[in-house]
Amino acid sequence: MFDLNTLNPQQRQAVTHKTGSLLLLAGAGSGKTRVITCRIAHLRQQGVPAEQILAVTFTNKAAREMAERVEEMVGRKETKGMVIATFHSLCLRILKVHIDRLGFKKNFSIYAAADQQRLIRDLLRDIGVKNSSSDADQVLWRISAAKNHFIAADSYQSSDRDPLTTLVATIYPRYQQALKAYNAVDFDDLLMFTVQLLEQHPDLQEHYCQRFQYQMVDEYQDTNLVQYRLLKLLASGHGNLCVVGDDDQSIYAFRGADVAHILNFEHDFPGTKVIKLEQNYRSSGNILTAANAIIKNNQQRKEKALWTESGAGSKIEYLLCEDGEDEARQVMEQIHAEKYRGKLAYGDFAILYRTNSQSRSFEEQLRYENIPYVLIGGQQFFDRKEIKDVIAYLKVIQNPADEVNLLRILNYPKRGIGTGSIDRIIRHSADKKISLWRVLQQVDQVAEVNDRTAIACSHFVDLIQRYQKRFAQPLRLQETLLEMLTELKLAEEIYRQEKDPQIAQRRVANQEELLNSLATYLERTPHPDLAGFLDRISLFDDEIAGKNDKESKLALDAVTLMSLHSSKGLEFPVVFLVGMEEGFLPHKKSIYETFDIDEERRLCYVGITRAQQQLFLLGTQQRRKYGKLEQREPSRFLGEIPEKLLQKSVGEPPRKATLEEEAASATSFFDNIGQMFGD
DNA sequence: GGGTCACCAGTTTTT
DNA sequence: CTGGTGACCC
Repeated sequence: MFDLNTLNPQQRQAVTHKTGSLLLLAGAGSGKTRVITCRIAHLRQQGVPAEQILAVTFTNKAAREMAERVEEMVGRKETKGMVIATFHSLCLRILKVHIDRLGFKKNFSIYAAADQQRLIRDLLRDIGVKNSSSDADQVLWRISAAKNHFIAADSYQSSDRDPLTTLVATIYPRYQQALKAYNAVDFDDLLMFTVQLLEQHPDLQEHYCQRFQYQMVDEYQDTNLVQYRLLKLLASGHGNLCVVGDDDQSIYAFRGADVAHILNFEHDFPGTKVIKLEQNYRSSGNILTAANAIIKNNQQRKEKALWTESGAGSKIEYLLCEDGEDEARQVMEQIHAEKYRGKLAYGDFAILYRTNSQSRSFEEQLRYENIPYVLIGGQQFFDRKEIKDVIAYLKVIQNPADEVNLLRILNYPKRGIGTGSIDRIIRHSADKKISLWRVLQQVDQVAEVNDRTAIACSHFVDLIQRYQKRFAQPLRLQETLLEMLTELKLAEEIYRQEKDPQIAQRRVANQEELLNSLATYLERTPHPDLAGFLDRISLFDDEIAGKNDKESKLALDAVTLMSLHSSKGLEFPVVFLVGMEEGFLPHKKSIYETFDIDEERRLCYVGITRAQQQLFLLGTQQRRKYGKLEQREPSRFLGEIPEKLLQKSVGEPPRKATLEEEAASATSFFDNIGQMFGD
């Protein structure tokens, strides 16, 4: 239950909007999630059946939170049949039912970055490209960009000017063919294929339009062309589409997101009602004034200004540090001081940076000071080799056509199928146009493979088939996984390979963690099966991923470290926005290559608006980069903040510098500040 | 099959 | 300076 009277007038208007298109321009911290969840609850109370409601988000976390909050409001029973999902999981649901219409089998696999990379690398090697590792990433990147722009493999144009484009034009079609042969799709395919499916099959489009009479989309400013087309397809007819977003927080252009979608929404959906949420419930006045001052320098935007009923609060502190190490030390000092002064916990602090590599100096310092911290991003649980190995087994058991993973495990752990034999098997498979799995099943017919290897292969086939049967029993999933790990002797293999016993132990523990993930999955899934578990893993459901398991999250009081991108949607009492320097924010590439300073400004805006009570901006005068000392300039965005909001201070002068150098650097600093603020 | 060495590249990345 | 990779050699 909820009370409409606890909402402000704009929020109330949005919540009670029933039919037709609605554009909700929701500034940072304006209670956007609350409005969406209340609107869903309200629709239910108005008698809209749960199964007619669809809410789409970008992250699992957002979807989960939304679902939880709706459940709290209307009760679990009332949400049955409602779909609150990410774009990717929505598309996966649709494809699970209809993908046969696109020529795939229903047990298809989802290829994540590692699988894609391996496949691309193999394809590059096939056409004789040497240094395939770095090229693979670039090719993959371009294929992803093409898919986000809805460019299919056969219509990708090669170019005389750019060799990479030519390479992509060659690889992209082969890549799609391989995926199809392996009965696999990648992330971008999930979306692109769903759009194709609905476009080519009007009966399906009709079906889903009817099914989802009331649709809501969060973070609409981040939609790419494919997502946009999907939404248009789903909303056609009734047009009951409510999109929520903030053009000022559009920070995923590099992933194909296009702010134009939110800017043109009123035009795309005539008769759209527009509501702006500008009252901010998160940050103190000075922080909002600074954020507004910065963002108004962007030209292409919907005019809006955040305001708050709370007071001005503390000034924003700008700390100019000597170097990277000094920057980290200053943050520690402030954490100690603020923690004491404000009775805060470690969990109330966040350190935000532009690039993940910036986290290191802070991690070192936090460890040195024994301050607990969590690093968001970076190496993911499922990226670890020992985890990928187990998942490769599960994927092959689910879909033996998946050759990337089949090759990964064929001789791991070692079972006497050497690289030479594998080459011969692959060649045979290619020559005779028989799938690898089939070749392995009838390996005795391959003359080039000796008897001992043939026996090893048939043992392998037998192993996979045995586990296919065992994993088909949903009630025994956990036991079966444990049995498999034991039978494969993966732990022994790890201890044998890894010299450091402590590291080996941790890697084995990671594999055991996968069992916990499976347990979590079993607990919260009505009809669990192996395919479902793999899907959840593939879609990065971090609840299943185990690293966010509830106990550790609640028990751990820790400073958060993350990139500005990952910080969107979150809030912290105290925020340190570090690396406020030209080259980091705005990033060098945006200055010299993409020329999109506005996007960097939005990124800066996102960072600033994460802070509730206190905001620290930090930058350095010099920084070690790739081993070389570099002079740094303060970020241009600092100059866009009204000076009266800022409290500036300079860190320690260089310890080894002479007095003259000290004097010189101090003078130049004040000169710089003077110029920046036009004194 | 495993270990060492030289070479290269280094923005963000919700899924 | 780092981490990751491929080539090469035993």
